[in-house]
Amino acid sequence: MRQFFTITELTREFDISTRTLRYYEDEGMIAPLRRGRRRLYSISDRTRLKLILRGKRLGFTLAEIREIVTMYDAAPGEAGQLLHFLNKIAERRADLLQKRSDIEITLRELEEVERGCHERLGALGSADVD
Amino acid sequence: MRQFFTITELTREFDISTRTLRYYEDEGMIAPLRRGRRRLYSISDRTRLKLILRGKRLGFTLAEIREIVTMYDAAPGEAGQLLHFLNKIAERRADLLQKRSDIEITLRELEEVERGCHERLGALGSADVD
DNA sequence: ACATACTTTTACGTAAAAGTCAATTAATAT
DNA sequence: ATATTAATTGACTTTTACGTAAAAGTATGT
Repeated sequence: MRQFFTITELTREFDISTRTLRYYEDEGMIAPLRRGRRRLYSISDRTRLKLILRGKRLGFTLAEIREIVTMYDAAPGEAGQLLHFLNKIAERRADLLQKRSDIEITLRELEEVERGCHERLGALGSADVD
Repeated sequence: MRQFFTITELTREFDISTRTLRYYEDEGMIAPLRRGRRRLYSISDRTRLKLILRGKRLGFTLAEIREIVTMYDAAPGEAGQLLHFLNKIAERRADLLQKRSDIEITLRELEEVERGCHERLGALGSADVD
């Protein structure tokens, strides 16, 4: 894998706009290097971006995502901070578990609806099947 | 369980504002009865609301939620529509499966971060444990 | 040197999902 | 009867997460 990526390479790979990438930078989510004025995204920038997009898919706000992403690269050194950190983690986990349970329920409900559809289709189809 | 709920009862139960409930009504997501000008929410209104809030927690937009919620109470009668319907369901399911996988990954990552925190805490704590 | 294709910054616009405020109206308590 | 409380409508505002357009810089091929 390459060392660096241009902005358009990333926009293509992840199907987002340059505006989005620059916005994330403005918001302090990613800080690519520059060659002259051009942005150069490192592999770890790319990884951060993946994290951000995953967060988005899960419906987290950028502020929430910032918190999560920040956790990954900076575990603080002081005990009090570490405890605070662990609390944040617990919060996020609770959030994720809630989401997961919501998903399970919804999947089951969709299955039911789907079964209903198939039954109806069957009833209709029995009139003229090949 | 009671037959009807007032708007404030629902705002309290679900920790949302009256503005939100009225907004959902404007958007055609819920249609409570009226006694005079006052809204009376039925049990099924309340159920719809739960569905909406679940959708929100999962990061779906109101438009997407409307699609989902609509599926629950109206399976169409015509074959073509039923197939179209099944497609919608498949889309939603794909979305949910993606989300679920994102969640699993994130949960595991959080666990790692947490382990790291505990290790550090342990290292600090060994200086002066009770 | 020149066209072409990217890229950058700056600035303003916008859609979704509410929040907030004001003016009324209706219901209830005293 | 009146004060208080709750609910309604309507208008305006705010926040988030970008979109879009303008104007100018930079790299590349020919």
